[in-house]
Amino acid sequence: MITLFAVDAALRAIADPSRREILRLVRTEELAAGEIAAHFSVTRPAISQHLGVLKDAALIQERRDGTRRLYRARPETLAELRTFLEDMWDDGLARLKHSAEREHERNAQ
Amino acid sequence: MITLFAVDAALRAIADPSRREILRLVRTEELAAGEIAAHFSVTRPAISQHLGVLKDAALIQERRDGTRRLYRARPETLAELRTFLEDMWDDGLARLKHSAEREHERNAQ
DNA sequence: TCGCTCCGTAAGTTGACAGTTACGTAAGCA
DNA sequence: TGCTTACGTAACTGTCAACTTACGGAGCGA
Repeated sequence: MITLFAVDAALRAIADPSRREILRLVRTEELAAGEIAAHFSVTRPAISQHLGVLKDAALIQERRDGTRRLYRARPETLAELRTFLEDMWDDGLARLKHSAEREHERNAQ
Repeated sequence: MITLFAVDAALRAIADPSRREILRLVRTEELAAGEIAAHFSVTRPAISQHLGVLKDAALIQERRDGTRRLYRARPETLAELRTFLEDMWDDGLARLKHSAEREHERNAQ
């Protein structure tokens, strides 16, 4: 179960376009801070701060390798975020309706 | 297809807890601006500004009834937001699977 | 140890944003 | 017409967040 605090942090983190782009970059491969910064026009410290925000929101995790710090995404957290948005939006009836439609789609072959 | 601008506006709108609460309030029932403001401790103009942000992000829609302005949620936009997050997160294989299902849905009519 | 690379942190500036009070406007009614 | 209700908008203030430059520290090879 995700806490409300964590949802708030994750949503605020995702609200920034640069941080969304960072997430996209480290989604499939682990990248060093410098490699990530190279994709952006802003300075390296700025990216470092973005990485800190993403890490605090548990959207990425850090691993050290010599002088480098490698980052990769944590899919669990965004999955929890999606669940939160669904729970915020769907009430019991709508969720039933939603599942029913999905079922219908599958049967419509 | 949702534009990148709209996604950005919607994500920034949802990043605020008060606006998320407003969305929750008008999710199932249409409410007047004053009724919405009554649920909060901040002043009515503050809520009016939040309503403006949500309206610009297409997350709610407004209807006038005499001197009152009634608001209700637009589920389509949050649905598109969820799709965007899924597309941002899913790897190539999952995205392929997703597109295939969409294609299938269109053909299934 | 010296020097280089890779990176985070400190400090300061600027702009955006949430909140306030004060005011304006449209609708309905006596 | 005048009064009231139900709003939005303007103007201002304080706070926060996204940058910048400058600096410091950890790791590694010569």
